[in-house]
Amino acid sequence: MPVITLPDGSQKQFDAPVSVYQVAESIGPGLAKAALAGSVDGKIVDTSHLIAEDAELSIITPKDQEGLEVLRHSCAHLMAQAVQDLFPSAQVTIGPVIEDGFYYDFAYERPFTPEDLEKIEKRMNELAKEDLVVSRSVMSRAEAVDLFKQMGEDYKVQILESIPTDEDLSFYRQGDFIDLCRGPHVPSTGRLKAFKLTKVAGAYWRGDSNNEMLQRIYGTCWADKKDLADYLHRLEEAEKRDHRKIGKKLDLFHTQEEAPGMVFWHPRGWQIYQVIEQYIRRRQVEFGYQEVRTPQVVDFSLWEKSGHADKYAENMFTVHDDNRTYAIKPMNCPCHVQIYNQGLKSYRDLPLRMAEFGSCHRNEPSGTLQGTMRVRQFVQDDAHIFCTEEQIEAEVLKFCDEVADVYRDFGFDEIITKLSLRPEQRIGTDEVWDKAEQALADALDAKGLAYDVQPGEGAFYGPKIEFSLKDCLGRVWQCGTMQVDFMTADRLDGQYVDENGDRRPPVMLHRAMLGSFERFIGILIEEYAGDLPPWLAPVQAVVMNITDGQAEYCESVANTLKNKDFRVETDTRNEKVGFKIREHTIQRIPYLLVTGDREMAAGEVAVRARTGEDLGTMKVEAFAELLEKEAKKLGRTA
RNA sequence: GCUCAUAUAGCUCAGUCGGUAGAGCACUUCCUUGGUAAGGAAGAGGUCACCGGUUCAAAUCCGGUUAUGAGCUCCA
Repeated sequence: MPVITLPDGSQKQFDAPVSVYQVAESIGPGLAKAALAGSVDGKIVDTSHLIAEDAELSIITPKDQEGLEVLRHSCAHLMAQAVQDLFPSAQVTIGPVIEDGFYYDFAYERPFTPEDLEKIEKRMNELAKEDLVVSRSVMSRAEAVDLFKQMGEDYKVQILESIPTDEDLSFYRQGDFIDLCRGPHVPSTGRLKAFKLTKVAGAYWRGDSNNEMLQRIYGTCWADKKDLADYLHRLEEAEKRDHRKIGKKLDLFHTQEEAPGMVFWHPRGWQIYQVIEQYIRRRQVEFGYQEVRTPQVVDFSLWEKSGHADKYAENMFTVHDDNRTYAIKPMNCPCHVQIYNQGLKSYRDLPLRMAEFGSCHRNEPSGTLQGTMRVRQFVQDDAHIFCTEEQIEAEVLKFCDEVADVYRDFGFDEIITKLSLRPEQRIGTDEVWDKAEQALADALDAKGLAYDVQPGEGAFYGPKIEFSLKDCLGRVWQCGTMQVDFMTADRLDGQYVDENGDRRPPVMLHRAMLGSFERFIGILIEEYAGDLPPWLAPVQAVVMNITDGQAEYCESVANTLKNKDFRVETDTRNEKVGFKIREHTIQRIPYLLVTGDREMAAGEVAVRARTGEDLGTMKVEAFAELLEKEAKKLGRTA
C-alpha cells in the first residue's frame, strides 16, 4: 500500500506496487506521455520501475536536465544499435552522456566516414520510428560474461570482468540490441525525436594512449526539433568567434609552416599584447612584485638539477655548441631561483615576489597545437613568491583577490576554480601536504569561491589552484594558477636564514594570472567576438575625411588625440565616406570620426560608434574626454 | 604522438570523366571629390603545400613529407 508524495507535497495512495508510469498516468495522460523516468527518493529510475513502499516521487520529462540526460543516454544506445545493424562486426564499448550530447566508442576494422554517419543517422531514425520497447533485465556477472563472449563483444567482456563478482548487473534491450547499462532509459525508442550525429574521431580504449584506437562517434540529442536547431545555430555562431578567423580578419597575427606553434604578431595584435602587458605590469607593482628578466638559453645541467629534465626532456628544445648542450627555457622558475640565490636571504626578506614576462618554449606534441591557445612559444605572466610555510596562506589569499580583480577588469566575472590535491607519486611529508592543501582550501573558502576538488591531480611537488575561463565553444582553458612548491628551491640550493639563525629552504609559490599572453588574447578575442573594449582595442579611433579639402584637418585632429596618448589613425584615401565607414566598422574600430567641411569650419568631428550609433558632432577636446572615459572603463566598472 | 579530414591567387572559395586554371573581394592605374556599411573602368596576379610514382597527359589517381582542422592522449 505505497503512499507516493509528489513534489508539490500532494500524496497519492495505491493498493499495490505501482510503476512510475502508472503514477504519471494517474496524474494525467499528458504527463504519462511525456514521462521519461522517475526520481524515487532521489534515485533516477525507469518509468517501468515498481514502487512498493512509501516514497517521494517526481516524474522526469524532457524539460528536466535529468530527462535530457536520459534522452541522450538512450540516444547513444540507439546509435550503437544502428551501427551494429549496419556494421555487424563492429564491437561496442562505452557510450556516455556528455555536455550537450553523447558519444559511443566502437571497435571496427576501418574508420567510419561521414557517409557512414549519414547512414547510421538514417538507420537511427528508422529504429526510432519503430518505437521499440526498451526493457531492463538483471543478470549475474558470470551469466553476462558468457552472453557477451558468445556475442563476440570482447571489450564488453573486459568491462564486465573489471566489475566486482558479487554485483548483479542491469542490461537494456531494444529489439535485437542489448547493452550493459546502469540506466535509466526511455520507455521506447520513439521518444527520441531530435538528434544528430556531429562528428567522428579516434579515441583510445580506456583513455590510454598505449591502447588501440577506437572509433568515437559524437552526437547531440534534444527534447524537440527546435532545441536541436537552436543548439546547431549556437555552434555556428560560436564558430564565427574563432580567434583564428578573427585574428586573420582583423590582421592581428598569423602562424606559418616554418614556425609551427609560434605566433607572428602583426602591429595591431602586438598593440593589444602591449596594452595587456603594461596593464599587468602596473598591477603587479601595486601587488608588491619586482620584475626581472632571465636568459632564454640555459645550460641543460640546470634542468637536470631542478628535476624537469627527468620528466620533460623530450619536450624541451635544445641548442648545442662545440662542447655544451643548452635548453631553451621551458619555464622560468629555475632562473628565478638563480636570482634569489645572489646574496644570502633572511626571513626578513620574505615574502619575496619575483615576476617576469617570461618567454618559454616547449616542444608540445604536434597534434596538440591550436591557434594561439596552445603553442610552442609563449610568454607567461609568471611570478614566484619565496616565502616561509607560515606565509603560504596569506599569500594565497592575497593572490585570489588579485586574480579575481584582474579578471574583472578584463570583463570576466565567471571563473572556474579547481583545487588539485596530492598525487600518488609525490615528495614531501604528509604533514607538509596537509598544511599546504589546507592553506589553499582555507583561502578559497575565505573568498567564498565555489571550486571542484580534484584528488590526485596536483603537481608532484605540491597542490595547486587552477583558475579557468570558458571560450565561445564551451572549451575550458586554464589561465591562472597558484601552486605550492616545497622542492624546487631546495634542489637548486635556495636558502634563507630563519629567526634562530638556521638555514632553511624557502617555499616557492608559482603563480600566473593570465597564464600566457597568447592564450589569454585568444580567449579575449572569442569572448568579445573581436569587439574589444576601447581600453584594449588596438586602434581606438579612425579620423576620416569626405573630400581632399579636409585631409590636413584630419591629420591635425589625429595628432591632437595622439598627443593625449590615444591610439588613432587617419584615413584620407580618395574613397567615399560610406566605403571607409564600412571598412573600419568591419575592422571593429570603436570610434569613427568623420570630418567634412561643416565639421572643419566648426573645429569639430562627427562621431560614430562601431555599433552604428551616431554620437553627434563635438569638439575634438570633447571627444578626447569621451574616449578618456571609455578607455579607462575596465570590466569592473562597466 | 595517435585516428580521420583538408591544403588551388593576398583573402573566401569554384574547378565535372585525368586533357595546359576560374569567380568575388583585396591590389595597381585611370576616371570620380562624395555626408555615415561597398562609385565606375581597365590591368596585374597561381611550379594548384612539398617530394616521388602511375599515365601520351596529373590541381585531379597512388605513396611519402610538412602544415592546418576535429577529436584522443599530453600540458612543468
